[in-house]
Amino acid sequence: MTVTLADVAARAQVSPATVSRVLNGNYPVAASTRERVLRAVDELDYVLNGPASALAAATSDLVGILVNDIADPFFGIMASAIQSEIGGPGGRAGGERLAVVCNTGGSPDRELTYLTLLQRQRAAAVVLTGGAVEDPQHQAAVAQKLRKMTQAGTRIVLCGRPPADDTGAVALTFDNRGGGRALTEHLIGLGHRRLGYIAGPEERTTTRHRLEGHREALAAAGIEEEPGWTVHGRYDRRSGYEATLELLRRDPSLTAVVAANDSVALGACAALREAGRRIPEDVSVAGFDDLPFSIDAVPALTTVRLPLAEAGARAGRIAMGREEPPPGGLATVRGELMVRGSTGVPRG
Amino acid sequence: MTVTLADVAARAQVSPATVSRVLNGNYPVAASTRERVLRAVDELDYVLNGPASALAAATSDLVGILVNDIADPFFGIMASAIQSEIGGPGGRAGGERLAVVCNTGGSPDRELTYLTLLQRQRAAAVVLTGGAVEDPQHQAAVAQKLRKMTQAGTRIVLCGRPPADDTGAVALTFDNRGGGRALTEHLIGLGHRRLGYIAGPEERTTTRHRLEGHREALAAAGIEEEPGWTVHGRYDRRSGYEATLELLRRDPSLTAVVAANDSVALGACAALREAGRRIPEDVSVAGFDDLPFSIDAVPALTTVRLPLAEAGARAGRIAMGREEPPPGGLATVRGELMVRGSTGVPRG
DNA sequence: CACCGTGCCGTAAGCGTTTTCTACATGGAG
DNA sequence: CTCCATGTAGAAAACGCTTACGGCACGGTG
Repeated sequence: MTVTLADVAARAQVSPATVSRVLNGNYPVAASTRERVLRAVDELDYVLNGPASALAAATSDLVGILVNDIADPFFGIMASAIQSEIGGPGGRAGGERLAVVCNTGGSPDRELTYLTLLQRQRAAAVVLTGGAVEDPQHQAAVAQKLRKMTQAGTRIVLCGRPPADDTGAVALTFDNRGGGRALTEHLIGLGHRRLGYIAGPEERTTTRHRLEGHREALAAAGIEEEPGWTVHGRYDRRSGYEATLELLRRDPSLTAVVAANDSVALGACAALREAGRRIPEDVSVAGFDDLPFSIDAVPALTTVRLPLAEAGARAGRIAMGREEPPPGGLATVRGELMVRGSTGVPRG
Repeated sequence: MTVTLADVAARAQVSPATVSRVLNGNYPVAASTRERVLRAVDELDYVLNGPASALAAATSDLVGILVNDIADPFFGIMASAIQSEIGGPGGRAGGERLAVVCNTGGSPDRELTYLTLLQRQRAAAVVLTGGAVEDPQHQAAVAQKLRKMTQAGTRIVLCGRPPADDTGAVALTFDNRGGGRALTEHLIGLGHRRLGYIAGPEERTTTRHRLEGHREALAAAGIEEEPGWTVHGRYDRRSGYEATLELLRRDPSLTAVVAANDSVALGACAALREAGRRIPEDVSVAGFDDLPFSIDAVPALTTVRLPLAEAGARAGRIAMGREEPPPGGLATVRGELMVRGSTGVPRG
């Protein structure tokens, strides 16, 4: 039916072993023989049977990248960077590695399922991106799975995710707390005293860290947060829009709104504008991440730039064993405050 | 070393065959036996060896999704919809299917490589999204590969891509031409006579079709396009920014700029604003795709909404054999003109 | 009571590679 | 001229699963 290695061998008048060797290029083969084999491969246009190969070699060319939301450029940018480091030549069987991204949709169950699937496929490595869910039970399940996988020789790296202790996974985490703090300090420095905060989903580490940074800044400035100044939502613009309406209802005197990320900030801008508030004259708005579109907002968004592509590339290289993991298996990646037009001095 | 099916069988006091059967659930097994097996699986926490399974069964649980640019929400939204239809239970071995997205970066070579990799893995299906590259040689190579894969039983569906005749692939194409035409007709209807056009990369089908639609509208209105009114670029905002500057240099009297997509349109807006042109009073701007952020532009972008998620979901279902392919293996999906604030009546 | 269909389950033959071990030349050193 | 290192290639044993085939109980039918 389909052409196999044996067919190629027959045609090239060599043994299957030899064909395998030229394909894998990990064993000396005479140039003339190699050429004969290659020609046969071509003529029959043979394609290696991946599963068979993986079975025999006890490892595959698969590398997984887990993301929370593939439609969100935040993850897209990271995934793209990771993939470009991971893909390309260097796989087994003279081939490329198959770098694939899996969309968990932020669901812990799907995350675990994908991990199992990747484990089942004997993936060579997997990179997990984005914040983790804080449910202890789920975290334990993930940690256990990660431990199993690293023990089985799968390299695991966390990109933009808190470390998972004792699992053998190396982590590149974003300094969300520091970024959140810098943003709010900036606003306080401008003179704001009444700041609304639109947080992400309650159960995510990213959400908590950014919020904690915000509150640290408030505390440091001696500002007491009033109840109702913080609203939880999702990481999309729609959520930002709705949360802002709620914030306005709760306290119309807010002079600044800090958003969980740039998309949320955009939704906030839309809501504020509809409510007749000018930005930044009446209300300042700040985002997080500095995604490409945030510079096109009018006014351009003040935000914290996260080096998504750089971190992703580094994570990819570490996953491929092409770069040393950071000492202790943990590195913190800082963001950079980008001050733009959406924040300004409050009136009065 | 790692626990195998045989270990589970031993522990459950049954034969390997029985274990396989309860795992695959495709053969009657007594309830009591099944439970015993399941318990053993749990106690040993056994994970199936995917490659071995795929080898024996001559097919895998893998489903591939090819995208041109994973960092672009256009693809992210489609991929997300496809993946949510494809993933989930229904795979072999009582498990989920592994739906993975592969980022070609728009490179024909990488596209082919990924196809080969997926073929090698004996993928159950693959969905290709986004426009194709027009190079005849590359198209032939892709067509040949697709043909091979469909013959081998892999279901192939093209989503937002022109059909590939004679390959057995089913296609859901977007009516880019119609959308482009509608957009320009709208502008002409408003009174515009001097329209700049920022096209995508020259070699992509999507680019050509949108441009042809634009020109059809011009021709139908008896407007003769002047040389220099069309600039080619990439599908990102940076490119839109630069192309607009070029357009302005070539012909400052343009009253409208039609962009290849929304990101490009955003870049165009930025350039126009910097050049001191108001939108839409001085220059109207139109985009394409209606990505989420385009409604947040100020003014909101007039554009053509493509039902990305719907088309993706349908493609996913077809790939899974859960929905009948359209008659003739080809369906055209139309866009919808969304008139918003970025287009208006020209001055004078 | 004999017989056969039915429901479960075990046996064993693959599936297509990789890789260890062995074997055969060949050529240079002693 | 002998011997051994070296370079190259073949034989065959895994790798862990699926599944066709056969067999054994069991219970219902003739």
